[in-house]
Amino acid sequence: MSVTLRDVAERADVSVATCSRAFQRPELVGEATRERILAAASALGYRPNRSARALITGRTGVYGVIVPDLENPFFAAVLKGAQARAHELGTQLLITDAGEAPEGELPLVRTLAAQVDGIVLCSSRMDETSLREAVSLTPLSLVNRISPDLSGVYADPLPGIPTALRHLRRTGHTRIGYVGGPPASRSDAVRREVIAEQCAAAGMDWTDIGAFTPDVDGGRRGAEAVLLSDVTAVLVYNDLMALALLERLAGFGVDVPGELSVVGWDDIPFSSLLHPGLSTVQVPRYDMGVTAVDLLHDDATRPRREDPVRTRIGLPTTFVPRGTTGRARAVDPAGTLTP
Amino acid sequence: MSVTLRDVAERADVSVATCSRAFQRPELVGEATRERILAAASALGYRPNRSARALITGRTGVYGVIVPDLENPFFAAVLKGAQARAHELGTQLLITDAGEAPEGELPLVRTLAAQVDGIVLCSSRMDETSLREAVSLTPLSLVNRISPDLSGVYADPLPGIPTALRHLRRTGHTRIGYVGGPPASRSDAVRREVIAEQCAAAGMDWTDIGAFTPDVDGGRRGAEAVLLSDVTAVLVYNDLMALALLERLAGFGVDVPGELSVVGWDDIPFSSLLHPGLSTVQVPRYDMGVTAVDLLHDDATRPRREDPVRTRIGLPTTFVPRGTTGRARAVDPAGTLTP
DNA sequence: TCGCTTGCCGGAAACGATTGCATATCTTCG
DNA sequence: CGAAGATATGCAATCGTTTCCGGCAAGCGA
Repeated sequence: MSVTLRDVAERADVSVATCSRAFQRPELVGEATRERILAAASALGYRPNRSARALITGRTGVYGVIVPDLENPFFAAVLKGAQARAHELGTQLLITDAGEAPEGELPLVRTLAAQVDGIVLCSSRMDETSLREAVSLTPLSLVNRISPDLSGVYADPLPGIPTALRHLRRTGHTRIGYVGGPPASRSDAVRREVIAEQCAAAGMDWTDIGAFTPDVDGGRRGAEAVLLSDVTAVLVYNDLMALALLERLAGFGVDVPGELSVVGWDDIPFSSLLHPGLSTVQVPRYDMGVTAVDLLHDDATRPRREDPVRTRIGLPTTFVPRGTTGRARAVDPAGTLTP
Repeated sequence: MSVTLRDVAERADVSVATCSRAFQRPELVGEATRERILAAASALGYRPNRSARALITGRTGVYGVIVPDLENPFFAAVLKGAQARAHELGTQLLITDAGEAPEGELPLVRTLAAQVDGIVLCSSRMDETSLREAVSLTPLSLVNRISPDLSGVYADPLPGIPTALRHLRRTGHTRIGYVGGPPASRSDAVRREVIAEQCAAAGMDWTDIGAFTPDVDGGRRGAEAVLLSDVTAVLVYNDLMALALLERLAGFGVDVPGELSVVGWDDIPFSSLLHPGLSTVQVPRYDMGVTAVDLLHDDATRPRREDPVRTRIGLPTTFVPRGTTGRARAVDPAGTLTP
């Protein structure tokens, strides 16, 4: 059926061993022989059987990626980066959608672990215990999730958030709201800290609008909650929520940015497709994918599994001003009401 | 290291052969033996080594999927469906982004074909000759691409487009434009036919606004072209383009749907996130993914490769009216100008 | 009781590649 | 000139599973 190493060996008139070495350790075979083998291989259109190789080396040349939702454009870009890097490394990606249920993640890891060389885990909602079991099964690389002693890459709120706040401050905003994501999210907590710190330093007030699910529904609810506060600008946990929030606000007839300025987080492609475009903090999604695979590969190809070098990399974010931020309204209509 | 069939065999006090059969052909081993084996396997946490199995059976249990652009939400939903079905079938998906270059697709197929049991090819831009080579390499299932003698699934313009046109007719539109996609696209041609036919039957005029690239840029150019025509409503090749077109139109200060009604195609999630929401023809993306994998699996698991049963399945579309369609403007401002 | 079928099970040969070890040839230096 | 060392190659074991084939025992009819 398909052409095997044996076929190549026969044609080049050498043993299969030498043939194999011509590819694996070229420096071990004579110049002339190597060329004869390579010529034979390409003439025959030889492609190594990955299964056979995997069987003996124990390495499949495939990395697994688990994302919570394939339809979330954030992960799409991460996947693109991951897949580009994987391709460069001569490996493939087994992509899996974990679906809504956080408790499905660990079983998924167990299944995948058996057939891949390592796993990139995106925005995992596993608890620490499960995470620890997961990493005992296979090399692991975390995206958007910080855990002690585990390698991973995340988006640094700096300098994106301070820049955004400075932008708001310069355009007259002093009362900022934060429409948060899931309470369990570590990155949400970190952002709150940065916002608090920066606002204090700049003499601005900030109020916590609440914690919402990081999806369209959460964004809509966020919009309703924002209208109950007296802030003139809001930072939103992610673009998806921000977009939903804008839509809901438009439904209420609220003018953006006239009455309220809105800043998202992620800079998904659709943020610029809106009119006005969504001002947002851009996170290097593509690079996060690249870095995650790099980290994983380093870990997976380390000869001794004894000394795991855990690396956490924070990639910088940038503020992208677009149409949903503008000068703060001069008069606060709600300000005349008593609480 | 890991637990193998041998370990299970020893514990259950049978041969590996019987052990293997207990999983593969349960009816061939005695009831008591089988149960002993199963118990031993689960006690030991046995997981079959896919590489070893693949080596002997020649089947990897993995299907490849090639998409032109992972960031296009259309494909994300297709992937979700595909992956759900693949999971049910006990297989995995190797997802690959073909990137911009159409000429990269064939090499990709060649690479993938060696390590998967079949390939789902989405919106392929390969020419027929390449397609023929591809199908000679591995079982193939086409999404959104019609080719003689190849299995695949596509979105039927019916009844979506006629319904949309009826909707427009009832709201006073008689001059319809079509902002088309790539000229090579077969589905584009089919849609043109359906539009022409339906318009003729309903006494409406339709004009071809032109052929554009199926991306954001194409949508923007489409907007510029639309403003040169005197239509009161346009059908756009896909939602991504429609969204970009709307954004550009908003930039020009054109009121939608006041001055122009817009209908998209696909119903990607963001179409409803806009305000007003995008009226569009919804295509069953998820089901297309499911069906594509079904088709592929049927083909890949057919014992004899002699009689390939090629099946083409058209899934029905539906019109979803939202905010970008409305009553046609009473007076046509451009009508007073001579061409 | 004998021969045959049937049901279960074990032995062993694959599958295609990698790699430790042995072997053969050639250099090189004392 | 001989031995040690370097270089190049082949042999054969091995990875974990599937599956063909043969054997043994039980059951059955004649």
